Amino acid sequence: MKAAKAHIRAENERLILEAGERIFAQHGFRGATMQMIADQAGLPKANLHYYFDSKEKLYRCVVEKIFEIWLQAASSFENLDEPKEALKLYIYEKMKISRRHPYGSKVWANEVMQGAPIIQDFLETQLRSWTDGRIESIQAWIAAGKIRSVEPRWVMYMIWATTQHYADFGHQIETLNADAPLSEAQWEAASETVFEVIWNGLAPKQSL
Amino acid sequence: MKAAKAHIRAENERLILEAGERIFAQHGFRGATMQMIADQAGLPKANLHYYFDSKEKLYRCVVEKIFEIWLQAASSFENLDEPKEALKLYIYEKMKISRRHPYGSKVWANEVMQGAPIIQDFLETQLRSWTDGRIESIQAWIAAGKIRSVEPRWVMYMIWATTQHYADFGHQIETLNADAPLSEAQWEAASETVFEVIWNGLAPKQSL
DNA sequence: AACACGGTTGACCATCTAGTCAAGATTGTT
DNA sequence: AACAATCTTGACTAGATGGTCAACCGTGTT
Repeated sequence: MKAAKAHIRAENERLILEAGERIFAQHGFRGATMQMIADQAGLPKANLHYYFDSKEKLYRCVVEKIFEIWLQAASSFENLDEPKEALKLYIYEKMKISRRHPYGSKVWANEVMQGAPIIQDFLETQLRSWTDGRIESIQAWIAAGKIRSVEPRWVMYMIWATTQHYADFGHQIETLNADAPLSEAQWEAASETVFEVIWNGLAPKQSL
Repeated sequence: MKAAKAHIRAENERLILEAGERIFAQHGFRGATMQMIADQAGLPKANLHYYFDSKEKLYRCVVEKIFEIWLQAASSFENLDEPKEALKLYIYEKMKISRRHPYGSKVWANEVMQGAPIIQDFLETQLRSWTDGRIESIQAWIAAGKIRSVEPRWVMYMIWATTQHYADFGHQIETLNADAPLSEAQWEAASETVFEVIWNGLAPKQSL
């Protein structure tokens, strides 16, 4: 019995989280109303409160879900020793996330811009340790002479910024693209340019 | 008489706009309340409605003010033929704006992330024409063999993204910096790294 | 001193919204 | 069929909030 109805719960929670992601991204935490999310999910408002105690709890679930996806891209980064390949995979992966989960990226950006009132603990634990790990990789590349000597932090931020920009500022990019979403080819070209510029920017100078 | 009290008007409008910038950045449009802005400005709420008809009008003024500052950085870009110098000035200028006007940048980011409900016309007219002008400059550099052949748009977006990231995600950056704001030296180093990576990424390959 | 005009302000209102609740509908199990 | 657990939902409440307004203040002009 318990198991028998679990799929209803799972399905409705999925619907609500998806709707929440969209609405929170488009209106911010306060701007989003439970009624909007309910309409988007196709459920009565009271039903939302059956599955999620409060608006804040729902919001937190949305943000945490995004955080997971976001950190997943790390794995593509982790298993490669050659910086060129590692960076290429990571950048392409993050561009793909910007394309597939634009709403999630916006919710994250919103949360951080407001000082991370809800997920500050995540920043201080998970994000911090993940970042420290990445920084060590980059330092190893520098020590091995595989890339120029640069402060790893600024490089991480460049990658995050450039890739997430395509989600967070997607509307601006569309407006400057004659109000059309980027085509498959444009996404590919943008990804390639981001990677190429960063890679050429980091690669050791050719000895002359 | 009219002139005699004009300074009161000017001063109060300044106070309110400054407070609005801060509060809108920290809470988003809906999250910000007129009461918060009033408290921040040190004025009673009713006074805000005396100077600005509505919350939306005030918000629009805040966003427009930011847009002006933002476009100003263009001038540093405009008067130089050599891409290295032009890009260096532009990037440093944008980093300085991120440092000096972090709230403004966040309000802009917020507005664009929500689909630019208030300033869509700005995007379609001023931003579009400004961008087209910049793209032509970059194409001229490419034609002259001064930088690699890249799609100018993606380069513009990289610059915007990397520089504005330091304002919009300042809180995340501070958290990853042991909860300390970036020091003077760190700002300088970050600016230099952003410029160096982008410039080396764009510079023509050394012929071997 | 009287006046007028811009500026100030507390009290008020209509509306919106998160959250509650109790009654009712579904559904799997026995 | 009877049951119990889960899910559904319209109606309601308390509090917050944008905006209004009418009375009031300050100051320069006559």
